[in-house]
Amino acid sequence: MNIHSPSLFTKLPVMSDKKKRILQATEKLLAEYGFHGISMQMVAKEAGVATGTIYRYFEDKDDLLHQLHDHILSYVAHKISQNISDDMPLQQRFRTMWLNIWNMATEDDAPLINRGQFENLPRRKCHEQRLLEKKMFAQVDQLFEEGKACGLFKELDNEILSVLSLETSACLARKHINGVYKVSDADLESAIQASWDAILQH
Amino acid sequence: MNIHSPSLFTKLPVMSDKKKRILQATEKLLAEYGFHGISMQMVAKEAGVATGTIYRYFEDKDDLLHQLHDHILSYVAHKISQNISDDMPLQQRFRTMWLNIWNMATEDDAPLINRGQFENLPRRKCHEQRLLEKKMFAQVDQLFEEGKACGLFKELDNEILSVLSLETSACLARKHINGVYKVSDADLESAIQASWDAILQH
Amino acid sequence: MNIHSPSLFTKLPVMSDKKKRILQATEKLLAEYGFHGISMQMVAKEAGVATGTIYRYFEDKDDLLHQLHDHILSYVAHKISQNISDDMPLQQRFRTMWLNIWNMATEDDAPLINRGQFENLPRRKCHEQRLLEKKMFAQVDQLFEEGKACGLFKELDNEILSVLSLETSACLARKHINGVYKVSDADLESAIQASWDAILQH
Amino acid sequence: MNIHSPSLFTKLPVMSDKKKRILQATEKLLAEYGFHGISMQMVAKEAGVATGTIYRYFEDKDDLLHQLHDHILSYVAHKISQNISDDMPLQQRFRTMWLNIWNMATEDDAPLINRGQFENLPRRKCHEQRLLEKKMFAQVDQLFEEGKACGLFKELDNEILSVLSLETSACLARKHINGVYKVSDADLESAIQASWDAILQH
DNA sequence: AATGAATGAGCGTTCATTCAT
DNA sequence: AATGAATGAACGCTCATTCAT
Repeated sequence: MNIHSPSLFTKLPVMSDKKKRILQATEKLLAEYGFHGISMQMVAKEAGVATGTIYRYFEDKDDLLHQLHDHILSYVAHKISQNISDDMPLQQRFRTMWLNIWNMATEDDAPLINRGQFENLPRRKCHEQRLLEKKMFAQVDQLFEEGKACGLFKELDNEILSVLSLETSACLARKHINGVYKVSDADLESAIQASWDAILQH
Repeated sequence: MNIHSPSLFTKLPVMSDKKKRILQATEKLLAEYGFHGISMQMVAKEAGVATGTIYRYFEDKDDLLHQLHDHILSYVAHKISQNISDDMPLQQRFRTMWLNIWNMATEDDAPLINRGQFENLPRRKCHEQRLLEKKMFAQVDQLFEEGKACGLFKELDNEILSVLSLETSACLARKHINGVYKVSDADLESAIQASWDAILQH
Repeated sequence: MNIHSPSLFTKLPVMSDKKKRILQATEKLLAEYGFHGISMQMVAKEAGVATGTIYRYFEDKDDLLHQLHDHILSYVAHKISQNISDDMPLQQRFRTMWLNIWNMATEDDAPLINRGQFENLPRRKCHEQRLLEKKMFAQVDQLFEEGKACGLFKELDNEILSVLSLETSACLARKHINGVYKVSDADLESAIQASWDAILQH
Repeated sequence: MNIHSPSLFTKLPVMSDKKKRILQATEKLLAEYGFHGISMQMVAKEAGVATGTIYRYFEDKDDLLHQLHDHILSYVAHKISQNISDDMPLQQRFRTMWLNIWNMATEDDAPLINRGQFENLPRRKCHEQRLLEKKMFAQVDQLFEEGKACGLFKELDNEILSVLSLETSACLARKHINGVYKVSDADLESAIQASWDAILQH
């Protein structure tokens, strides 16, 4: 199998230009002003459309935020799977994913996730949503399945393995960004190793 | 040293009845409707006081949320340190703390923490705040320090050790409560062991 | 030079219908309830628009009152200069202005000035504002300058001459309207003569 | 007859200490923060009494302001009549009154009048109020009556004479204080003379 | 399809007034 | 008589949503 391609984004070209601009504007404003600080008027202005136009593409504000959540989620899934191929050794794949998460949360081009605003976005609770997420993070699932199959990983559900190892990356990045605690490069390596230790069969 | 006593709450009896009711109402509503869904009028109604009364005890909405944050934080610190004494073996202390977090997040009397709304409460960024938090989680720090001193734990900052091991408990509990993934008793034991593995010197 | 034309009002036709209605409503309510008795809701209701609509045309309540002040000021300047031409004898010009003020304050279509609420409207203190006022009352200034030039009037600053002679008209009108004292036609003639005496070189 | 004595204030000693403190506090705050900026709570705090206490002495806020109006009015009447005795020549009496008004409005000890806040105080419109005012300004009336009796002044009602001559002092002082126009000492003398000219039989 | 003026319910907050103590 | 905590209506203002164009 090859390096993961952004197939999740194939729906994007179908998306009208205006709709994309609205979503991007929302993301930018959310990162800049936080959840409280944005209004539909602001989004419209930033996107360069009329207020009413937003309602052609989104049912209401909640829907806009829902769709932004999905939009970002697919971006995240894409980013996590970057530079991963099936023939890489398990630990290297793990390390790459861990750093993908760290970099994404730490870099400037994903300002929303940095600020912890993403978690606050209203999520649809429905079943399809869960299935979608499952599909998006197929690469992660595959990693865990393979690790368990060869007796390397603990025999736990992927959800739990994910919390034990990868969630740590996001959690640490959040603290790093918030300024709560500055993580050095050496810290980073140790944290990756420790996350690996957590899921390893000892 | 003895079992941790709820000394952090000695200020609570001094707190006026009304103020406590307002804080509790806010917590409940926050859990129910989330950060963006509550208004001062709702809080007042839920607390059974007049709108203006809130402003007798809190400067403004931000102050109310700040104080709620502090209030919950001290509750959390208290809960985490429950049933911990210095002469318990390290692993037992760790296990107890891990479960303290799990139970707290899982039980009904701490509805806010369950929903992950707590993290998003506005925090005061000042230095004193950080010191206070440090003091509150003294038991956690002591555990990590002792573990490192006897060569049992990895030589990492307590903040990182905390993310690697205890944060896992909260994260898992959140998913459990949200219905994202149901954690069985066996899962729980495995997760505790895995969290322990994460910080252990291998 | 010809009779003063209402050139100051050329901007009015440009003004949106809603904005004009809001200003008129504000003026009416100000006259009826005074400065402290009006709310934005009342203005909206009186103007027949929604509350939010006011904020489309005015930044905030202060801005509304400022603009009303300017609006009325230009109306006053216009009214004062009515039926004045440069070739009229000085005393006739004075008499006309004096009566212009009296009539304006006494008639029904300028309810605000009647009640002395106008003076208390918040004013912008900036320099441009002062220049604007100067320009608006050019006719008044010209009268005083000519009077001084030909040795008829006392050698005093126009501001003082204005207080001594024309302010009297406004002051008397205010008392007349307030019912404090009813001014007869004979009184009026005497008052005009006395105002004239005040600035005359004796 | 002797120098005017503060007979109008004989009711003051009867006034309770608390009531006086409340009135003084109100005056001070009115001068400092203007009409908009004071609340009953502020008045109570400034006066050093409980909020509820105000309502023992004043029916409501309107009543407090009414009574303050009366209080200040009697102060003004007292000030105007200062240093006036019946045997002084008319013009000297006039000049003294004119300057009494000017000084009062210009000095620091009557901060309220300076700011034009006094005029805005709600006034009772009733007949008794008018009689009271009449009585308070007896000295002014007497001046005008004597002037008319000896053929010196124009045969006009005292109200009109007052507007023509003394009101000028207040009006000028207002502009002086507001910074609209700075009045020099020479201006002052000229203005007094002009005010005198206004009411004089020519 | 797109606009943006208009809407009005609802926000956070204030404050004149009351009343149990 | 005096207190001050409590009240809740009303404030200035915002903003998600609608609809005539």
